[in-house]
Amino acid sequence: MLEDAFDFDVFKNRVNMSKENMYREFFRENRDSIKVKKEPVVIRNLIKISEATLSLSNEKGFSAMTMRDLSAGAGLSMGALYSYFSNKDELLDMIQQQSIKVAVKVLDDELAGIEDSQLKLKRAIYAHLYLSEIMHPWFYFSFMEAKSLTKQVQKKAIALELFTEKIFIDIIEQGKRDSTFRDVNKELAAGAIKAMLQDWYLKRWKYEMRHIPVEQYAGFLVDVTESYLLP
Amino acid sequence: MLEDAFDFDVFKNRVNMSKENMYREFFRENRDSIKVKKEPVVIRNLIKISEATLSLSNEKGFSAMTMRDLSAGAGLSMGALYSYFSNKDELLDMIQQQSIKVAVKVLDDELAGIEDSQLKLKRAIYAHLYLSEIMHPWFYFSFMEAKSLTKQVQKKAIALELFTEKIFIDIIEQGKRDSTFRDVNKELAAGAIKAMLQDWYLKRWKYEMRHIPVEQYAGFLVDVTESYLLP
DNA sequence: AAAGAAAGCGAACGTTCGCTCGATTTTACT
DNA sequence: AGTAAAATCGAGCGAACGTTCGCTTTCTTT
Repeated sequence: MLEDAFDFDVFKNRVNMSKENMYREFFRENRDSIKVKKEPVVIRNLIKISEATLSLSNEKGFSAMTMRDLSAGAGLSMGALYSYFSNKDELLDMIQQQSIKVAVKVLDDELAGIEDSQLKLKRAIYAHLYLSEIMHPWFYFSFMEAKSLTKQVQKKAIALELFTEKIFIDIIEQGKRDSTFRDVNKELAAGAIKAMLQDWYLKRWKYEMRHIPVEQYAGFLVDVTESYLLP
Repeated sequence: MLEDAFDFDVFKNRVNMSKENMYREFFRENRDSIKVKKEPVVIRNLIKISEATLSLSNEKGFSAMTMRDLSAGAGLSMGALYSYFSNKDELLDMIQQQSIKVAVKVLDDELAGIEDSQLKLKRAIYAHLYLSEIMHPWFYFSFMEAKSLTKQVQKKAIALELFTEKIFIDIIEQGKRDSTFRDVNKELAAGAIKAMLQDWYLKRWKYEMRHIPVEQYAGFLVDVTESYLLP
């Protein structure tokens, strides 16, 4: 099992199961506001709608995407679309919320029960990076459209940013206590790690252009952070 | 002079002069497409239009900003606005182009004639960070609206990203040659530095919340990069 | 102070947007 | 095969959009 910890394909299989659950859970929690009743139909169409929305708005921006674009992209009529959400803003929030749940769950699961600070840091970096690789459209969308979210969902997005940063702050603090790491400003260090992690999904075009696989970038980030944190 | 090299206020004065030139140059290069003839009038209104556009679209996105919003924000009528650009897309490109010229000029000037690799790296980090602090609205706008630009201006934006990264790639290479730095992957290292620099203007709210001044963040980045690059 | 030029104004135009709803098709069950 | 429920359709609605243009105000020159 331990040799699987940093294997991308193993990780991918685990996350893809969570992605399927994502749509199922979303439907069950919003049965009353979704006008279509049958679960398989809802899930099939939620996938079509989400994928078309991500594709269209990651290309030209959510507010530049029209409902007619989406109708064509998802292969559903205007009327059918509005059976799954009640207006465009609600659609935006819906997509945003999907990724938050998966991200929190996957990261929590991935880091539970690791005691060694240095190993935990490495695991956290790999988990973040692999997750953003698999859920790239969601992560990119969340970042770019954050300002257009409703106030309450915007708060959730900020909470997620601070939550993932907190993971690194805590690891660094623990490492400081057990003398694995040097005495550094933990907020700044955690923020820098997050910045480098985010670069992977914000500038995918650059890393693709240079043929850098995700495992190499992960290894590089571990090197950089360890060279700063280790005594 | 040398003690001024890392002084924010000294830097700010130099750049603000360039900003003024920015509008003047823009007008002189676009005399034919701008319907208003008198330079002082044009510059006064270009400033009003640019600032209102940056403020409005950094808050809710350029394509969500209406021309009526802009008219109110800039204090000019709809008709007057269209004396300075011929359509909304041209306005977008105009704002984008402004910052590119200033950025390239300032960075070139700032790094000319420095020989020592370690000092040059430090200077480059400070210059980038100070520049993004002063031109924050432009940098944030450029990043968030990049996908909405016309193809030709989009190419210029990508060129700027690669140009600023190239600055760091070259410094790292030079440092490797003269044995100041270790033998690292220079593209990845330069990319990581850029990512941390960009975090400063992409997450201003976070650093403001934590009362981190730009000088402290700059010092921190120099520490991180040197601990990775120095032997 | 008058006159001509420059700049600014904002109602109005045609188009496109988000969204609705009665009609139609598909599905599930007898 | 028949039928009722579920799901989908897409033309049509009013509102809002980007853009224009004839008119008014402001500035410059004499």
